[in-house]
Amino acid sequence: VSHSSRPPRKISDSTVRRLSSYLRLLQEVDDSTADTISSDELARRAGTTSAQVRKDLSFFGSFGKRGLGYSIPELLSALRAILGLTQTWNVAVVGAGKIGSALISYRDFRKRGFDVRAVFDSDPAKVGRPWGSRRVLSDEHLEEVIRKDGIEIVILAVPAEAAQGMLDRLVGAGVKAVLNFAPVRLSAPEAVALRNVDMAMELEVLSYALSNPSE
Amino acid sequence: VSHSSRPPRKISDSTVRRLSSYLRLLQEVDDSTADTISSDELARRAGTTSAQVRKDLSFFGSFGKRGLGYSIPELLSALRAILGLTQTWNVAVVGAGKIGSALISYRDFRKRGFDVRAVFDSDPAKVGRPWGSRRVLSDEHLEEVIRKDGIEIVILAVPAEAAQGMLDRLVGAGVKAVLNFAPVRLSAPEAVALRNVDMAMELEVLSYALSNPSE
DNA sequence: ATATGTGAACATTTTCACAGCT
DNA sequence: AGCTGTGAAAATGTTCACATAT
Repeated sequence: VSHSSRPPRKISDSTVRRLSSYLRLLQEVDDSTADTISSDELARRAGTTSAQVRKDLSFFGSFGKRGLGYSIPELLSALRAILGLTQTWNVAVVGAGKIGSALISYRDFRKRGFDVRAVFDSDPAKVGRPWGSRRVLSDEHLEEVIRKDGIEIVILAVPAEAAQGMLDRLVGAGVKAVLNFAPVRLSAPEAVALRNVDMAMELEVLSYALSNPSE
Repeated sequence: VSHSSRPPRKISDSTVRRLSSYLRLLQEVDDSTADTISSDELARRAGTTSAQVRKDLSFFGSFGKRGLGYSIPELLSALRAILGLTQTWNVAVVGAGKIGSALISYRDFRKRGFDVRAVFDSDPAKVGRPWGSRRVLSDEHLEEVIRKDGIEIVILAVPAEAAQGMLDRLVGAGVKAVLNFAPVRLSAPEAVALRNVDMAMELEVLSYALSNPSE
């Protein structure tokens, strides 16, 4: 009995991240081996505890069968529904520098339901450059293309100085979700989902760990 | 009166990340404007609260002056000491694909005390390729170069299937800190600091947010 | 007057432990 | 017997509020 993806309270970030990792793990499971998986097994693979797995899922419904575990296909589709992955999302990359260019062709994105449909840059030297069967667009056309192509998520990979200005334009154009790679704190309206990937910060956390062993 | 960087208890990940963000913000502050900064001002810029700033710092010592705030140069050097950034760390990038290549020349790394000294790949087509004044090395020489160059931190940017095998080699060669970009859960001994950057997961968190507005 | 440092209160997240299905 | 779903307990993280110092 599974009441698929009921509207929940307020779900923590860490829960959502774990749900994403459960989904990835299940997609990798050799489904010829078993049709079903226990919270214990899933926890082992995800590096967490079985109670955590069950609690995370319980916020959204009852997807398992007592005494048996979770049907892998059912859990897969439940997780996809929860995470909003029953649709393909239209993505644009803004900034065709080193990192932006690397992300454009990141195969994992498409594989997991994110379709990069446009790439923008403000540098005339980069505008017109081919990628796949398309070309890098001038950011003059940002608002227009975002509307025309129905861009829902933007990967922001511009220099730190340009990031806030560009974010403001994106918000103005109606973008509701941004993944920012620039090492600055950005501000956006409440209604806009904004996440940051800060690689220098990650290295600094490693530096801290190296400097303070065994803690 | 500042008892610089006393050895602390167990510091949470979020505290370390905030300390890193305080450091970055202070480095950007125009120090001609003011010599001193309050927890309130720092919090405003970091997107947190003044109590949080003071608590984070208090785990390591007393760096401020009551009634005045924190001396910017003193707080800068305290944060650098806490985060282990008084030294330059020797970094290697393993995997010279799109993402690895983008990271090699990420200017922020060097600016913040991380020196990329070697790049490895297992693909003969990539080995020998120039980057800066150096060349991509074959991973045959991994262990040897790691020891010779004193590599302390590795940025792992190989395909998911190769990541665990490569991590095992890195650990064998004595590497104690790894930043993993492959979308797999890796396992390493306790003593090894391992962090993951999973861009598809970040997009899935955005997908969740888009699908569940205003929560 | 102003702003830190911190114990205590509060909030959130994780773990425990067990009743309830299959 | 086996494994889920979930309240209750424990642990962890954040905010309050104020004594303390300049």
